Amino acid sequence: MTDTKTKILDLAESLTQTRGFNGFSYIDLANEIGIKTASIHYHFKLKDDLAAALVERLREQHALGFAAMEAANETPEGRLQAAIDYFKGYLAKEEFCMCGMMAAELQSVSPRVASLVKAYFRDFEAWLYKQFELAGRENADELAIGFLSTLEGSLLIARLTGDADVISKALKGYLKE
Amino acid sequence: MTDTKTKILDLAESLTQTRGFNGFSYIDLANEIGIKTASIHYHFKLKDDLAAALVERLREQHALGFAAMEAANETPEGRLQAAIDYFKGYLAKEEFCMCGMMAAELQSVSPRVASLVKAYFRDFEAWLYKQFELAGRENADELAIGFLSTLEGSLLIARLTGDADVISKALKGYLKE
DNA sequence: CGTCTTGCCTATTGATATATAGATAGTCAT
DNA sequence: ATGACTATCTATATATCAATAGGCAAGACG
Repeated sequence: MTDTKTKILDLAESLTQTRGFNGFSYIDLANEIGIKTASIHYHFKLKDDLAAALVERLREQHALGFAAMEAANETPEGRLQAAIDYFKGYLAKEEFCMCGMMAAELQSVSPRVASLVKAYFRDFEAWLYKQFELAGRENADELAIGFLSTLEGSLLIARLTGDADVISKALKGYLKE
Repeated sequence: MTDTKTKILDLAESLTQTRGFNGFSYIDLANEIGIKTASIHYHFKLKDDLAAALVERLREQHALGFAAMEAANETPEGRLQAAIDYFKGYLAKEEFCMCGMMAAELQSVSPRVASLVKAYFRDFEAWLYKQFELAGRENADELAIGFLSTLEGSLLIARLTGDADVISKALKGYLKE
């Protein structure tokens, strides 16, 4: 059995990905998990604390995920494809990228959370840059920022239209030189 | 003087672009405009009616905007650049694309609004496809979906980091063959 | 044993949300 | 100028929000 705190984080993450961080309440979490809202306040005193914990946890998971993608794939191209497949996993659950969502809702989150979200994207971009460098591609800088932008944007549109091919089509140019 | 209904739409649009559609209330609108919340209910009985009106209005504005971009620019490349500049206008006001925002918050909007947002992106993609076709580019299909995805994603990240160059860098590959 | 901590509970607060009802003043057409 | 419509108001209903206070049981640890 996963503990209550993890259940709260898991559900809050999923709801942020589908409705946005302002699109759910402690009552939604409590009802679904089968506890009371006050119990959520025990674990996360303020809703902002929950937001910060969500982004921090995802950053840690990504740091592990990046290392795992490098271990599991010989080539940079294979690793980039693994990142694409990871985002397609969101699509399968009709979820957007959680940090992309918070980036969209930027002016409604605290400065503290905003800076954590920035750090998430900084990490992601740095990892992509490294892969394009390893692949010997020129302008790894532009390729990394383009790949990241297209990944976020194509997930947004693919989820809206329900068409998984959108992601592959939008990113095709980045995988073959 | 702009009428009250237009003031409501203008402010609601801007707030949706910065905080998300769930990130503001009728009270925010009323206080800023200097009316009472009940007056907003007179114009838009349900908040969902406001959402629908926002998307419908933006779609109409875009239809006019697309025609204007074609009239003002000889080449398809010039028109695509005009579309990029249009999105950079959002960035200057620290706003995201309103329909991109609603697409992110997808599961919290009504089916009616979701289908209007889909129509917005269908229109946009069709116009981009036409420009890539006119430019004689192969795979206009993939270019249109890639361009649109990258436009949305790069605006999201540029606004987060405050770096306007992100948009230019991410889209560079689409303007030169 | 007894004290402290953890994790959850019941109960409630104060603020805020969307939405409705009913009144009022101004506008406009016939 | 009578009647219908527009636009706004006050007031209130109803619901929900995040957040707090205080208590209780189970286990950890001296």
